[in-house]
Amino acid sequence: MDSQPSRKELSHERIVATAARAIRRGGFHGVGVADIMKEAGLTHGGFYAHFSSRNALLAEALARAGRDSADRVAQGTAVRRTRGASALRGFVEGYLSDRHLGDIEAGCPVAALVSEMPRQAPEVREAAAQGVRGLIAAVRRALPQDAPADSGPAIASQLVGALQLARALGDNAEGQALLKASRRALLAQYDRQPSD
Amino acid sequence: MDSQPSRKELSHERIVATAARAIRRGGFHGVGVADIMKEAGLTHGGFYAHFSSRNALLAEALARAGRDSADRVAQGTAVRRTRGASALRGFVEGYLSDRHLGDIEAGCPVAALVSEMPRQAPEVREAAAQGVRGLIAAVRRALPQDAPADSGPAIASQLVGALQLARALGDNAEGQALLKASRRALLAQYDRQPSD
DNA sequence: TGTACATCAGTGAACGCGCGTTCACTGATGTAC
DNA sequence: TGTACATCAGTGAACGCGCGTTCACTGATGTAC
Repeated sequence: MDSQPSRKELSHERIVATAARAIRRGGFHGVGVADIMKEAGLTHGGFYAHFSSRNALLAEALARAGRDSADRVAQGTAVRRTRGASALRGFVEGYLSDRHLGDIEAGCPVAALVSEMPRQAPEVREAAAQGVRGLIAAVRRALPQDAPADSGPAIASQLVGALQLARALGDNAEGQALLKASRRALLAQYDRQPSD
Repeated sequence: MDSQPSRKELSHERIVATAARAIRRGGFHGVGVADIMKEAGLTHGGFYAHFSSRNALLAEALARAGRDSADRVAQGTAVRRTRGASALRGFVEGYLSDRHLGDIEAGCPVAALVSEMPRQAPEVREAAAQGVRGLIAAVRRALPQDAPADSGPAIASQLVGALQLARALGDNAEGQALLKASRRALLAQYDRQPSD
C-alpha cells in the first residue's frame, strides 16, 4: 500500500492542501493556478502533470477541504463533550463560534463557498453536492435518535446561513451578535440542557 | 422632482437593472462590464460616464437587487395572506418555494451572493451588509409581536441557508426535498397553524 | 561498487484570450438669438 | 420659425495586465549491467 509516497505524490498532496485553503480564502474565482503552485513551492508550468484542468483541482481541493473541516469539527465537538455538553450542543457551539467566524480559510467549505457552487463546472458541482450531503450527515449524527427527520437539513441550513450572514456583516460585534442569537435560538429549540 | 428622467438617467437605470440580475445569475466575478453594457443595449466605452468603477456599479446593483427582491417577497406574502396564511407562513412558503429555488436571477440577492460578500471591496461589502440587515428586518416584520428577539436572525439564517444548500444540491428532487424539510421544520416551530 | 542510460518531476518562456479602464471622436439634443 | 453653436451621451479602438494552458527543455532520480 501507499506506505512510501513518491515525490510526485507528495507534491500533489501539497498542491491540493494549498488549494483547499486558497479557495476558502479567495473563492473559486479568487485564486489562480500560478498563485497556488507558487504557494506550494512550485512553478506553474508543472501544474498539468498533476491535474487535467483547473476545475479538476478545484473539485479535488473541495473534497479535501470537506474532509479536513469535518475532522476539525468532530475534534472540537469531542472536546466540548468532555466538558459535559451534548453532542448537538458541542457541534453547534463549535460551528457557530467566533473562531469559526474569523477563520474562513480553515473552516467549513460549504459556508465559505455555497453561493458560488451552482455556478461551477459539473465536476466541481458534484464535489460541492457531496460536501453538502456530508455536512447534513454530520449534523444528523450529532442529533438525538428521536429527533424528527426534517431537522437534519433544517439545522444544517441554519448553521451555514448564520455563519455566512455573520461574515457578511463582518468579523466584529455585529457579526458576533448574529452568531450568538442563532446559537441561542437553535439550542433553545433542539437541546435538552439549555444554559449559556 | 424627477418627473422627467433624462436620457442619461434612463440609461443608468437600465444598466443598474441589468447588472442587478446579472450578478445574481453569474456572481460578482461572473459578469464583465462589457457584458452588462451589451445586455443593456450599449457599448462598453460609455460605462465610466455612469459609474466611477466596476465596484461602484456592483454596489448599486446589489442595493437595487435587494429592493426588487424585497418587493417581490412582500407581494408573494400578501397573496398568501389573502388565502389565509399567517404573515410568517406566507413569507416562509414564498422564500422557500420551488419557484425561488429555480429563479436565482430574480430572487434574493443575499441567497445568491452571501458567500462571496466577505471577499468584495469595501463599498460592495457595505451594500451587502445593508442587504443582510434588510432581510433580517423583513423577517422580523413577518413575525408575531411576542416572538423572541433572537428568532429574527435565526430564521433569516435558516431561510438563506436552506435555499443555498438546495441550490447546491441542484434544482431537482434532491434540492426540493431539502427545501421542503426546511419549510416544515421552520413552520412547525414558529407557526401557530401547522398544516401542509 | 561504479558507470551509462532511461525515466521522471519540475522549469520557465510563450500562446491566445478576456478583462477593466481610457480616450479621441461622432452624432444627437438642446439652447441662444 | 429658423439658423449657429455648445453641450452631452454614447461609440469603438486601444492600453496594460493577468489568466489558463502548452511545450521544449533541464536536472535529478532510479535502474541495468
